Amino acid sequence: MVHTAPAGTLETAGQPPAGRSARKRQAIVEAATALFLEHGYQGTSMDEIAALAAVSKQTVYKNFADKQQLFSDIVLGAAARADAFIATLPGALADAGDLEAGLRALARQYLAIVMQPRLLQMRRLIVAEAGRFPDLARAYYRRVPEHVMAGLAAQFGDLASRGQLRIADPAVAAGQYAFLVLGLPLDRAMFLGLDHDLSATDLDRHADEAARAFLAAYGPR
Amino acid sequence: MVHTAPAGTLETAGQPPAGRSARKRQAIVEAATALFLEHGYQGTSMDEIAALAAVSKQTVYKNFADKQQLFSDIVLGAAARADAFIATLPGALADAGDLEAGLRALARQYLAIVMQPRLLQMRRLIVAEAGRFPDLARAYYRRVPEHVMAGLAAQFGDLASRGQLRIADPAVAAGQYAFLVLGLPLDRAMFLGLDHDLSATDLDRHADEAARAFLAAYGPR
Amino acid sequence: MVHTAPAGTLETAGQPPAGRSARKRQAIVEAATALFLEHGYQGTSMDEIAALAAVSKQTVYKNFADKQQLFSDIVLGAAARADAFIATLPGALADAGDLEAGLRALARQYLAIVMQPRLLQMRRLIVAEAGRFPDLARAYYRRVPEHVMAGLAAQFGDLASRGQLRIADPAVAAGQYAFLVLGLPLDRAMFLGLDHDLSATDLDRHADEAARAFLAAYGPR
Amino acid sequence: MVHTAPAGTLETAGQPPAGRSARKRQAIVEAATALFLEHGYQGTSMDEIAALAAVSKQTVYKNFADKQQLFSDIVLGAAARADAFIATLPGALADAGDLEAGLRALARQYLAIVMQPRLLQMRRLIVAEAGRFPDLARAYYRRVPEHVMAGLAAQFGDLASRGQLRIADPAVAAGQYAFLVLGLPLDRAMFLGLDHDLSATDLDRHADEAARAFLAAYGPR
DNA sequence: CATGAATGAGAATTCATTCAT
DNA sequence: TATGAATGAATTCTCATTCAT
Repeated sequence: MVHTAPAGTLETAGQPPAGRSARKRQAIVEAATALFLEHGYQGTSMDEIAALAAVSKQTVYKNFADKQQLFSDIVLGAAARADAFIATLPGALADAGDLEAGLRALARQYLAIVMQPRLLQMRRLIVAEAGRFPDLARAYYRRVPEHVMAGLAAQFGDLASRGQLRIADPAVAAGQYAFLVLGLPLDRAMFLGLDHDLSATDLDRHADEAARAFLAAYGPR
Repeated sequence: MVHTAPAGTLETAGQPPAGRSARKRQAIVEAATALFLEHGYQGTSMDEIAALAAVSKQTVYKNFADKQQLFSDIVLGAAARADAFIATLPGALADAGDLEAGLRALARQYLAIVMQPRLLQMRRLIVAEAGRFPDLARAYYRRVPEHVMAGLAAQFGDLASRGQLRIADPAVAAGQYAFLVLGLPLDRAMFLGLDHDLSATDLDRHADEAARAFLAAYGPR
Repeated sequence: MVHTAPAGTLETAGQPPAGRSARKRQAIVEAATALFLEHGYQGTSMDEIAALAAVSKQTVYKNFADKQQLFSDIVLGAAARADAFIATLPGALADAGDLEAGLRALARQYLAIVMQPRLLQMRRLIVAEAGRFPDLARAYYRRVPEHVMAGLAAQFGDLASRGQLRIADPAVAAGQYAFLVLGLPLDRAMFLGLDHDLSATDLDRHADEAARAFLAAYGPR
Repeated sequence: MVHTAPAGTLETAGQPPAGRSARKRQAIVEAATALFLEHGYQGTSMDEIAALAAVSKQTVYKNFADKQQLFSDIVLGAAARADAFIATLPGALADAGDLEAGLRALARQYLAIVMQPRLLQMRRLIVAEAGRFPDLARAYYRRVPEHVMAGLAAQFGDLASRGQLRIADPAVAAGQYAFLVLGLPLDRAMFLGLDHDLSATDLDRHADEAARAFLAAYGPR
């Protein structure tokens, strides 16, 4: 979604025409992202974006049809990047030796990723603007949280079929695992902001408790 | 400032202690609530509020110092009303015959309350504006979701001390129960809006699964 | 200009109809005066006046056709009261034993009167609104400062004709005396406000210097 | 923010360092000055200023953060320009042949400068708004009238040390001279406006009388 | 007669977007 | 192509004055 020059492009020294353009576009996206995350959609003006990106307003409008487009591009870009992060998740389960250690490692990593300030702010921003941009919110939800839970469900299905977990409906179990892990800290962060967040060790402890409860419910025996 | 009815007037007991003035104030609150919930804080203008309340802008400003005050009053009023709802919760556990039935009934009722459109929208509104009104968001969080979880923790502590649940930390268990029940539907609703909500039966099924998993993790044996 | 009940009126105990009315009118005048002096004409709203006077806005409008009328009445009332103060001035010259003591006493008293906070604020208010109320400013100027200078001129004329002062044009001498005495402190007060005013002893010293200079210019020999 | 003319452009030396942008800014200042002087701060709207400057409201706000800033800039600019005028004053005393002629010439010039409509209006404006902008009023007072009097005091101190004037405290004498000259006409103008001003010849006569009285009080013998 | 509400407008300020240079 | 200006409307809030109760 974010335009960067194709891999092999040689930028002619002085004034790369495509390269300069792309760099400006990138600057706009970064400036707008920072401002949207901090002040929300309505709280951010195109003037501020242009100023922070150090480009003229025309340049902004040359690159993005209007404010909504710019916002959409940013959110969808964030979704794409979040996808990448998320793709690394299932590894946690596989890498660990035993099941309990795996569920715990997964829980810790999952929580740590979701609680990153950038991702938290983005989630809050999207929720805040879900009334104005319902399609965008839906798209993000499908691509990010729902996608993760689908991945979890697949893993849990595997483990169930191998007899390691006593799970009837892997999708249900995945949802329960996810919110055992994320529910409370996420909710707190949405209401209380990033400042009142739990420390990394608190988060780890919380993840451990979630993994333990999940295993108690679905583990062997 | 608030006009109470003259001594001899018969007013139906509970409701707003109406007088002409109080009725107008009430109309303003209702109009503003509807608009804030639908279009957010910035998306709602004082003009629209006055128009929907069928009241002059002056009357709005006589009753509420400014837009922020009006918003605060509405949110805190909602918190107070939510508190009342919530006070009815613990009954569900006590009324039911056995533990499993109790946890299930509680889960269903809890979820049904939290998923009421009005409450959902209010939650979304507060989260959306938490950046602009951090104190308000904090106050709401303390008065409503945190308050419920404290109630749950108390109940679970009782049950644990009576040997009915094997719970080490009731606060942790309460959080896990709460988000097993609410987590997924709440998150869906925040992103997808009220239109894509699950049906009442879906919600009940979801609550049952949550209760079952909780019991599997913390129940006797 | 200020309506008070005629001297001999007996107020019937409970609810004097005329008396209550007059008292309210007086309250309005006092409230409005305080507010106009502090915040200026445009900076004062009829709402504030009514609130400070503890009467309804209707009562204000029943007593004064509009805001301009109210303002006029207040300023002209102040002019009348200032006149009274000023009438006491010539005595200072007559009472003193010798000429120098008389000029000095007069200077001190003159300056002390004019530098009263209330009078200063009124002067500033009138000057500030002279653009909006030119007739009012003119009327005040005629009735107060010009009136004093006329009185001084008369006195100086007497003294000149009795050979005590060598004055060709008493009007000119009166103006010079007045501004030797008042000019600097008045100008300071207009710009710097009441807080930066000179102390009473500073003012006395200033008055003495003015009297001395005047005598040096116009005294015998 | 201020656009300076590109390198090769010929701009008539002294004036505003014009570019397209600077010319607009200048137009805004001129329009605002005229309106503030005529109708006061509160009596002038930003709309009127933009209209009279033939500029969009946006342009006004791009150049001046808000109405107060615009007002401050204008007043401080006037103070700076008044300073320049004032610097020419001491010359009057030096250029004249004898002392009496010098004091008279100085008085005439001083009075003529201070009674310029522009300066008079500015003084009235500042006094009128001294309640709202106390710092601005103070700054103006320090930079303009107080500054002149300090210059006079210096001159009088010189003359005293050379035995030409019998002055104990030059600062006191300077204040007295200033208000002998300016006091009455200035006060009249503040109350009566520019229309009722004295003619140039009247002013000269008044200045002459002031110089004469001053010399009578402080001159040799 | 007095209180609250309404009116109708106007002020400062901001914004997204589009011309003109 | 990029910069400042313009547009035109919207928003919050305030005010003087007048009805209606």
